[in-house]
Amino acid sequence: MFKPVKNIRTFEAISDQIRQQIETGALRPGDKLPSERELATQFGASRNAVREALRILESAGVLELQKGATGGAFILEGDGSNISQSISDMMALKRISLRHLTEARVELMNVILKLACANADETDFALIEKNIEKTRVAIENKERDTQLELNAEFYSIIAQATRNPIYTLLVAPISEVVRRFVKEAGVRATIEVVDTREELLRLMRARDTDGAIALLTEYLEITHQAILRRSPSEAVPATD
Amino acid sequence: MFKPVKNIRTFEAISDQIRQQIETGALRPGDKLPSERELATQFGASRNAVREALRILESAGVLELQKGATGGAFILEGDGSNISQSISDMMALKRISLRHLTEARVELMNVILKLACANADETDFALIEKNIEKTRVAIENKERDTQLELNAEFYSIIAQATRNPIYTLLVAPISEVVRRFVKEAGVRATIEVVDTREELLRLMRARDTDGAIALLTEYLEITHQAILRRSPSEAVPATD
DNA sequence: CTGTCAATATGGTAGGACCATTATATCATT
DNA sequence: AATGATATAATGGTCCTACCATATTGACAG
Repeated sequence: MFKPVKNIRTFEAISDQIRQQIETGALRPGDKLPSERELATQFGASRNAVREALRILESAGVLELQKGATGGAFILEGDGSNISQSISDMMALKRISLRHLTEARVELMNVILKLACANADETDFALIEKNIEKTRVAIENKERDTQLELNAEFYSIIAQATRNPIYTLLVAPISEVVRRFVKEAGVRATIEVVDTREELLRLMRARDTDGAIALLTEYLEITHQAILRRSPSEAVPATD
Repeated sequence: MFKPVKNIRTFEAISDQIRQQIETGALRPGDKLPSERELATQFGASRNAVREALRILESAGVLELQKGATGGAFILEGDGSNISQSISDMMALKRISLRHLTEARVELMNVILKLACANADETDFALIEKNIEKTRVAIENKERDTQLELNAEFYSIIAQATRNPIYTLLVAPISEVVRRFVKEAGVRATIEVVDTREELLRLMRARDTDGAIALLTEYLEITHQAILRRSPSEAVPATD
């Protein structure tokens, strides 16, 4: 048995070292790394290689790059928003169909609602209430982009009420893909959306898990049909 | 109301354009992009900027870079394995704990098992059977890496039986992260794993959804405890 | 037919130069 | 003394050129 010939690229070695420093706790959120030029000399590499390493970590949401005299690379808290981008990428590559999306969305929201009903407190409910109110205004003023933003936020708030950040990570990209479908199909939100969500909030406050699940499942199916009616071609993957 | 001053970086503009081509289907898995030098001229940017854009997409698992005369950037299928790196990053930054991971894993597998029990056919069962048999051999021969590979494959097969690629996408990174925990903690697989999986397969063949869910849930919890026993420090977030 | 070697195209690395931005220090004006 | 303009310096962002390592291809000698 032979070992694979080592052929690690320079920027990988650099990003790995930085990642390791974070794992061991030597680097913590808020810490600032030396400047690119300084790192280049420390690693004995070119500034180019250092930059590519930093670029990877930045796109991974591990750190943030700031310009200017007091700028540099700062370790972030990491809210996981980059994972959404990754999942979104994968969905784009898989050419996910709307049917697949709705199916997974329903199942995922069932789980989330169950946990949210169990763990949510008044703080979460207040956030949802506020979101619904802003959604009402956006719909009345026909501000579609704002409404789509609030839409994603709505599900995000519920996901956060589960007290498990992983669900927030999973919901975001799905909302993003749904948003694309909705936008492309030109589906307009009606004021009934607000009514449904108020009813959902009421059920959650009453800890009526089954009722909440039934309501949301029905609503998601209606959304699915609405998109399908407007652009049936988009909903079917070209190949499968 | 003023518009935000545009300050998009060059490499971001490039990676966004490439991402868009993938979303619209203009670029599909297997396609090859022009060379870095060629892209640089097409985008009217430096090769440096192009490289940073490609680096981002590579670390996101969207494409692969190959050296040599017939090398270049090839669009990948996207199996979601890169997402595990993101999750690992977030765990290193203490945003996600092993408890969160196991919890989500259990819920996710419950959904998947439900759908798999409903949709799986004999082809899927045969694949599972084959996987279990190879796992038995790997455990008997103490081939740990092989066994961990088969472990991830096991859950992947079940996910594919749902007939919804989204679940396959979500399972892969979670399996990968669990694999790292298992490896680091030095947890050894016993032959009982095989027994459990054979029992699970039997329940799935009998379409006993509830039974399958109960069995797997218990098994995943046992795995969680095993990891926790071996490396408790890794599993407990410092702050929460 | 076969193996060897040169040519070539590609990604990877290096180093230097300059620009745009940001914060700080300095100085002139009131 | 307070204020505002101005120079200064440090940093990330971009560009350019050159060269290296690798992998494929094709020509050529055996």
